[in-house]
Parts: sequence; C-alpha cells; structure tokens
Amino acid sequence: MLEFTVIVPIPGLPVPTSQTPTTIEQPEKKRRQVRPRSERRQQLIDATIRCIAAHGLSATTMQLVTREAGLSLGIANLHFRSKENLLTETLRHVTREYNEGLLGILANDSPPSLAATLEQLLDFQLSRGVTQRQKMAVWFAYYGEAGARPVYQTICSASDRLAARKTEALFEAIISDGQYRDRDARQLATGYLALIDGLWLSLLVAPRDLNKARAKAVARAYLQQAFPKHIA
Amino acid sequence: MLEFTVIVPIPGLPVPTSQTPTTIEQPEKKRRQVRPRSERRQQLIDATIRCIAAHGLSATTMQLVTREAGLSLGIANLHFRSKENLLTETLRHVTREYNEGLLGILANDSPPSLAATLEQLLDFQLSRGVTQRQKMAVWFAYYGEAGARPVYQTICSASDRLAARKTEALFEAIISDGQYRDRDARQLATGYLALIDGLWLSLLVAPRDLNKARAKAVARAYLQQAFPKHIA
DNA sequence: AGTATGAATGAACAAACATTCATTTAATGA
DNA sequence: TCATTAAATGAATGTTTGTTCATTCATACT
Repeated sequence: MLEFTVIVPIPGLPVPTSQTPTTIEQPEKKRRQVRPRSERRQQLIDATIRCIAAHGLSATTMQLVTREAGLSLGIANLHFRSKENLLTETLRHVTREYNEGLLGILANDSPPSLAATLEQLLDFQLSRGVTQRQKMAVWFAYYGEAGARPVYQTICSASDRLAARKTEALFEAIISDGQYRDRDARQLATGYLALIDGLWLSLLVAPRDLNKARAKAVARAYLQQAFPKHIA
Repeated sequence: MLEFTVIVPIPGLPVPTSQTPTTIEQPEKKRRQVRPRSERRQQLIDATIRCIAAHGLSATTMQLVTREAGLSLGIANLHFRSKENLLTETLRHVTREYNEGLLGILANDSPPSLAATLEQLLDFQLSRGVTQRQKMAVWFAYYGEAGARPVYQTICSASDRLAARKTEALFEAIISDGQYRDRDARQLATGYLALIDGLWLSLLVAPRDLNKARAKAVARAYLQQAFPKHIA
C-alpha cells in the first residue's frame, strides 16, 4: 500500500518542514492587522521617502516601498490608485511639511523680533537632523524629473513661490526697520533662497566637502552683508 | 489564369505599396551608414542629453535614445557596453565640458584683468543658450540620483571640487588685489557656487518666476557685495 | 456565537525594458 | 570583380515592473 504525505500549506502559519523540529526560529509570519486608511497612507509615504533617499527615484519600486513599510505588495495600489499617484502624494507631503515649517516662522503674528525671526529661519533651513536630510534628498530627486513631469513642476514651483513671497515680505520689513539703502527685497530673497538650495545640493552630493555648520556660516554671511544691523 | 503579385520587401528600399503612385512621401528608409566609433559615441551621448532634458532620467530608455539619434536599437550596446555605461559617460561628458569652459576662464595664463575675469565667469555661468539649459537639466537629473549611485557622486563631486578650488583661487587674488578686509575666499567661493546652482535650479523648475537676466543680476549683486571695487 | 464588511494579501498577468545575436550590408583591399 | 571584415540592424529573449483580483481573515455589529 502506498502512502502519500500531502503537505497543505496553511496560510498564516509557518510551513512545516520535513526536518526534525529544531529550536531554529521559523520566519514567523506577521499577524495581519487592519488599520485606518489615513494611517496606512502615512506609513506608505514614509516608506517611499526612505526608499527614494536611500535608492533614488528610479530604483524605487512598489516591491521596495511596500516591503520597507512592512506591508504586502498590493496595498499601495489599494490606498493610492497607482504608483504615479503615490509618488505625487509623497512630493506633496514633503512640500507641505516644509511650507508649514516655514510659515510657522514667517507668518507668526507676534514675532519676537525681526532679528530673531531671521535667526529662526536660518536654523530651520540648515539645522535639522537626519529627517530633514532625507526630505531634501527626496526633493532634489523630484527636481531632477520636474523638467519632464508637469505635475512635479506645479507642486514644486507653487511651494517655491510661497516661500519667495514670505521671505520677500520679511526682507521688506527688515529693510524698512533698518532703513537700509539700495536694497531690493525681491532680489535679496531670490538670492537667499537660491543660496539655501545650492547649499543643500552640496551637502547632499559632496558631504565630505561641506558640513552643515559651514553651510550655515555661508548663509549667515549672506544675510550679514544684506542686513548687518539685524544679524550678530 | 491567375496572377500573383508577390511583393518582396527589399531592405534598404522603400516598400512598394499596392496604391497608385502618389506624391505622398513614403517613410523613406535611411541608407545604412558606417561611421567611426568615436562619432557614433558622440552621436549617442548627444541624443541621451536631449532625451534626459526632455523626458527625465527615469523615462530615458534605449529605444528613445537610439531613435533620437536616428540609429537602430542595438547600437548603444555595441558602442557602450550597457545602458549604465552610456549614462555614466554622458554625465562625464557634460561635466568635462563644463570644467573645460570654466578652466578656459579661470586657468587663463594671461588674464586681461581680475575684474574682466569675474565678468567672464558670470557670463559663462548664466548667459548661454538652449544647449547650456539642456546640460544643466541633465546635471540636476543626475544630482537627484547621486545619493544612491556612488559613480555619479564621484563624477559630480570631483567636478565640484575643481570648480571650488579654481574659484577660491580667483577670489583670493581679488581679495589681495583689492586689499579687502574680513573676507574669507573659501567661504565666498562656496557661497557663490551654491548661489549659481540654486539659481539654475530655479531657472529650470520655475522659469516663469525667474529669467536669466534676473538670475544674473542676483549673482552680480552677490559679487558686488563681496568685491565692490572689481564689479561695475 | 454567528454573520457581514471590507482591509489585506500575494500569486498571476501583461507591458515595458535592457540585452543578445543571427543576419545584413557598407567599406576595404586584393 | 570578388572576397573579407566589421559596423549596423532589429527580431527575439528573459527579466523586471506596475497592476489586478480571487481569496483570506481581522473587526464590528447583531
């Protein structure tokens, strides 16, 4: 008489092996969890940010992102319609976060003083930790594709425009307060923001040649030339 | 009696159609040409630059590049070993060209004057036409991936370092010549180059908000603050 | 306890991709 | 004129990728 041992894999449980039982830990399968939509979306966006920062935009696949999030492959398409949409939402998220931080400083109704605001701005733009670094890496990854993708360009330039307007307003107030002569707020703001972008680019591409302390010193020097009475 | 008209397509000649002859131009098949290796490589690199500038790095496929070059699909793998290699060589080419232009100005053995050199530098970095624009688009596309690809980072940062050294040397000469006080050549060079990068970024992403004339004015203002005796 | 709901999963699929290579053919020299 | 060489071609190949969807199962409600 023939005996068949049919091993039926039971999903949710480790597949039994023909080996004698050992103490070696089986790759314990995670218990499935149901979580609200907004939480899953955030989880996936965070994973996308980490993936882009670590592997670049072109190497960021759905596999990589969902694995990084500790979730299954199909879930990104469930909560975002498509990969394109996930990427767009990720850019939107990073951008929004940056803008909120900026507005928290520049749209403050009762600022301590113009000099303090300037100092806060410098701090916000060049003093954050790993997180900020990742966000910037993401930002530039999209910048690189923005020339070809109208959606990215729209999101980025809308954010840039807001930052420009607010910075310009601050500079105008400072010029008025300090009674500086021959200063163009718009031109100074354009220059300052471009300088910050350029410094971040250097920090990301050539971290050996530039660190945050030096970058900050460079940006401070720019502001010092422009508004000597408002920067120590 | 039956008549068969067998149309045998003759490669190298337009395929005859059953239609009566018209004046409508057939998609005339190009005569195959044999050209030296170096010429084909250049042709492919140029096509790659145009593709990246128009469609972004992630949408740049071998199909697109070879079609843009007006050549067959397999030719890129014949002259460059792989796509990766083609991309690397393209970045190297753009970088080398930029560096040569820069050195032509900054390593000039008999410069007209320090002031003139400064003006030339400004002109070189912000006054070129469409070509320069394409090159910059390419550059930033790679910057966006540099965090993940060591090869790109190596090429970019080596170029940056050269530019930094040369600019620093120029600024040192100017500081000495003008007997400027409290000026740090290294810091000013870092700031100036970051400013140029940031301005290019804005020109590419938000061309509606910034044009080359204004960008140039911003950069000139930076140099004017630093070296008032050397810039008009 | 039993049932209904829809979030979560991952195998399967189709499209897109870089790469290969047998074949074609322009160019060269005998 | 013919033979030889290697550049050029593009159909074919195998891999990778985004997307779909039948199935599973955690959760909430009755």
